[in-house]
Amino acid sequence: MSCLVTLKQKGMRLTPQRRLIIDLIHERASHLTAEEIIRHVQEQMPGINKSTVYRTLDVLEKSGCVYKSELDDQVIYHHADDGHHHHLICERCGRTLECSEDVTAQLEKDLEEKYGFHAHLQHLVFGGVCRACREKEG
Amino acid sequence: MSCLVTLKQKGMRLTPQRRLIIDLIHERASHLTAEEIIRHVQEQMPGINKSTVYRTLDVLEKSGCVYKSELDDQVIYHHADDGHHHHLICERCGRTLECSEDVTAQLEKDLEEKYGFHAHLQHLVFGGVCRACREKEG
DNA sequence: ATCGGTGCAAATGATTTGCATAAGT
DNA sequence: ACTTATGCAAATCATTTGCACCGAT
Repeated sequence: MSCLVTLKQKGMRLTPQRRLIIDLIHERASHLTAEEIIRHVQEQMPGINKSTVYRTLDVLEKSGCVYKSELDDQVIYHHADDGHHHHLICERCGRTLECSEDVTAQLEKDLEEKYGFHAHLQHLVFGGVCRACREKEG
Repeated sequence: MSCLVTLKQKGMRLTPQRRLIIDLIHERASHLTAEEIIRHVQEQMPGINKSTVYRTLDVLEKSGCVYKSELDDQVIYHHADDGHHHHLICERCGRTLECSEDVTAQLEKDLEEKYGFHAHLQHLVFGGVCRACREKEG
């Protein structure tokens, strides 16, 4: 929850709306879409406006408190507290797995050595099929 | 250019509009955005409509002739002729490097072994900074 | 008291869709 | 001829913006 500090340091204000959005993102282990955030947040605070949510997500992303990623045409948000990691989204059941950033260490090194490319590999999102679904459906 | 065959096999028609779009995508080593495709194609054939371009790209993607990927909020298209590979997009100069799919072999294996996740790692797009830009600007 | 934040409503902009017509097979 | 593709215009839909007011510091 270091974002509260981060925001203050930058002279930004901690409004009830922002608290709510920050809390929601933190209590979710997995990611959320903007739409989901808007819906959940409006349940808690009926008057809250979409624009406020979008603006807050933007602020949080820009201050590094939240990651914004995308897979296919989905844009998703996730808190950035526990350092870098990646997401695995199952294309069959839609469930999400978090995975350690270690898995891309070799890739990062290879891109550097073979292509001279310094890749930014934080919070990637990979599509695929999870174990459970493969066991079920082959 | 196997897409011509692929289309016919599926009973789809080979119109001048489609030829033009297919040609354009093939003559580009790097990727193109929908907007770029629309612009270039309209230079060659002034009457051609956006919808036609979007519909064609969709058809080509669904028949596996073209890859659609995204980085940040950009959606990009690339022909699929020479098998799988990935893209490296430099966040400073905007240039694109293609890279072999080998670089993700280990990642694929790790995701499988450590997480039981069968990832689909075709034509990924990674952001970062290319060698030239790093030499220039540190 | 300031200056950043919010709500509202309207604007944007890329992509999609319905439909009548055109054209590939 | 038959059926898919195209052009056009309108619809969608998520996200953004301008502005007057509100409220955290």
